Amino acid sequence: MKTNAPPKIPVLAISIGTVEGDFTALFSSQGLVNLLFPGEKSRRTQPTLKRDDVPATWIKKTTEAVQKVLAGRKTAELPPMDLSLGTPFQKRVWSAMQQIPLGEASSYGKIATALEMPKAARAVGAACGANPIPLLIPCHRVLAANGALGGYSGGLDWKKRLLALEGVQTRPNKTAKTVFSHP
DNA sequence: ATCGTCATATGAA
DNA sequence: TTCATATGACGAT
Repeated sequence: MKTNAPPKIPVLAISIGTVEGDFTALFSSQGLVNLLFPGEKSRRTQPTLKRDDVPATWIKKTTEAVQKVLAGRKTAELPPMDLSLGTPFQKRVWSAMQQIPLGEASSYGKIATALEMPKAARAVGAACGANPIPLLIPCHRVLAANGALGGYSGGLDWKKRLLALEGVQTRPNKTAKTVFSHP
């Protein structure tokens, strides 16, 4: 066979209201599949699940987690996340990102090194861009090696704002190095 | 300091 | 296989 068909999976779309606008959470029967910024639209999913197919606790945990991140506070408990659409490598990167503490920033190269693939910084960046659950999987805490913002699927404005919320200072100039907020 | 170029891993077409 | 990436290191200017 040449290619696999587009892996459209059945989901339920839930709107999550926040002070920053309405996010959209997509749940499969296995957990949270995708989190979309206000105004973003999903693809690769099929809205065929019913409300009864998704436990209310998942929605509650997701809502609380999103709102805590937007408030710059630690997330208490995350909902189950369905990352089955990711490749093994992507799952490892996403897992590593979840270990970055609030208030700190890592880099694509550091994560690559943590995965024992010191040359795979660029691949890590690509995996970050494929992160289906921003905020809860804190890809915004990953900067370039020189402290530059790098990129962000939801837009650099979001990345900058999220980091500021967590007390991570970034310089407007590209020549700057990463600065941490901690004393 | 800024720019161009190359090396390198992964994934989609 | 070819092309595109949310990189990083190096050398020339």
